[in-house]
Amino acid sequence: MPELPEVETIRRDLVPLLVGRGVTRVAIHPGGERLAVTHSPREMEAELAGRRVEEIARHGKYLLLRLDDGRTWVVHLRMTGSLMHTTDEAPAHRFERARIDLDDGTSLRFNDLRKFGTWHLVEEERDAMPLAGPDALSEAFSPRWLRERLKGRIAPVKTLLLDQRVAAGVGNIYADEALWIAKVHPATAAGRLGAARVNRLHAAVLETLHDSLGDRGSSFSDYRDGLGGEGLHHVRVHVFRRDGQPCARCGTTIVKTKVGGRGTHFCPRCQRI
DNA sequence: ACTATGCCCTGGGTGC
DNA sequence: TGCACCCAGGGCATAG
Repeated sequence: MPELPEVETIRRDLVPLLVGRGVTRVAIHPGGERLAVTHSPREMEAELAGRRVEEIARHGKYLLLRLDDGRTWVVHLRMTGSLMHTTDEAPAHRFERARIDLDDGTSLRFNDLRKFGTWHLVEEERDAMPLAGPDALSEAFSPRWLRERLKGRIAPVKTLLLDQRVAAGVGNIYADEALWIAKVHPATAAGRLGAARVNRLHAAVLETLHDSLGDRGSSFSDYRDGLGGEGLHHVRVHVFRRDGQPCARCGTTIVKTKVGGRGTHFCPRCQRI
């Protein structure tokens, strides 16, 4: 499940391999029909062929490939998608849904077990991610912004951390990690948190995202970087999928519950409502 | 305006 | 060994 650190790692991997390169051919395979949101599969293939990638940016979990015709190819990997650079001849992965051939004889493969991934080809990037709030690593995601978004809300604080309008790029792994770092119970009604605790939570979000980025992300299951490699951060997490194991701070057994319908891991001693 | 639920999709794990 | 069932969850649509 690629979240901000994973998508940013892919972006950094792909920049030197893709920027300035031309797309010679795109093939969306049978079974990948739902991938192209803004166009039919055949239209998407035709529109992308012949374009040149000028820049690769990111907003939250969206990859933004800016093209030479002024449009942006917006890629979202959802839970199981990956985008990896390889040679032209490399055999297709079991779950390859599309391939993009480049003008230097290399190719990009879009693999996606569960077929939730999306491609938009748009003039205006906002149209592909209309609900996205500030990127969690941008200045716009400030302590004040977070305080304003949580103020008066009775929803669990974790639910709001996962809301991309609040902090684009935070997903289930880093929401749990940030809450542990800040010593906040995930089910706390968001509006009941005082300014000091929200500020602490804001700092914890940045800390966990930067930590993971330094490890090239977490590979709990399907995540692979832009070259097909795994991240390293999953062995360094504090709570995510560590239920039954001791808390690194106090030794209490980490528990797993559901908050807002999502699997949630926390330390019942360090994180109290 | 906010909150809760369901949908999409398929492999892996569990229990009988 | 085989089979039915549940779980994983990002983003969006819909209902309350």
